[in-house]
Amino acid sequence: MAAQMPAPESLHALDDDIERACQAVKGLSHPIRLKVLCVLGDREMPVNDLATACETSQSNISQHLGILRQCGILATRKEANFVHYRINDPRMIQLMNLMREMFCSQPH
Amino acid sequence: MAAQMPAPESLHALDDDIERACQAVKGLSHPIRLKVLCVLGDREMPVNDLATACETSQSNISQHLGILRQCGILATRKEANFVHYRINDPRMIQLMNLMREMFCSQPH
DNA sequence: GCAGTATTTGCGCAGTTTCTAATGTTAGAA
DNA sequence: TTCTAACATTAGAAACTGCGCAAATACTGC
Repeated sequence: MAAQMPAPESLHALDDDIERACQAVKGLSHPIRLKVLCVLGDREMPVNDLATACETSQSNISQHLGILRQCGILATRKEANFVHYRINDPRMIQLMNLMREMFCSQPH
Repeated sequence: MAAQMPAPESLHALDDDIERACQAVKGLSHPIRLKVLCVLGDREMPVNDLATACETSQSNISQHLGILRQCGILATRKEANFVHYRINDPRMIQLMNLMREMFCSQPH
């Protein structure tokens, strides 16, 4: 009986996991950042293209990209003086596809 | 060619979708609410059990449950004077499983 | 009516997020 | 070297809003 109880450490580990997940979710909780991930999909894009797609300023998109990078959601690749952004984890792409199914009224 | 361009309305629809998705994501962005969904999984539970599991007061959990219900994430079933909460959309359970894979260090 | 359960509301506080504007940095072209 | 384009960073002020507590209100079964 008691042997089946999870050890206290694993419970705390769970809370840590939740905290980390919460940080990632907060990273997603802005329309522009959500749109960035939608627009990106499995492609990669330079900053200016993302700014245009999201209809915002370069400084603004750069800040949002910074947040997504800090969360570990986005990765970058430099090429000349362009920085290309892409979604880091394939599971995050899966997650976005799932959200697309859940919230997009029309197929995209 | 021009016929393949999406109609302007559909672009606005996309932004509306993103806005709705953003609301849902904001609904998830609190450790307690995330934990509620983790604890629930595909089961259902009365309010008091959730309060205990999340180590918070009954009034507090009720407010968080209210938020999750408003987002359309949770549904309720009344039985006597208990209210049982469950995750509404099976795809949300999928999404939680995906997040578990992404953020949980140990299997649960 | 009473006891147990759940929801709602008001409040106050803090804390955060967000955007703009200005400046800094880096790389390539001329 | 100098200029320009691409991107990052900083600062600062406004706005937002989310959070938890406590009290009042509803609902249910006995």
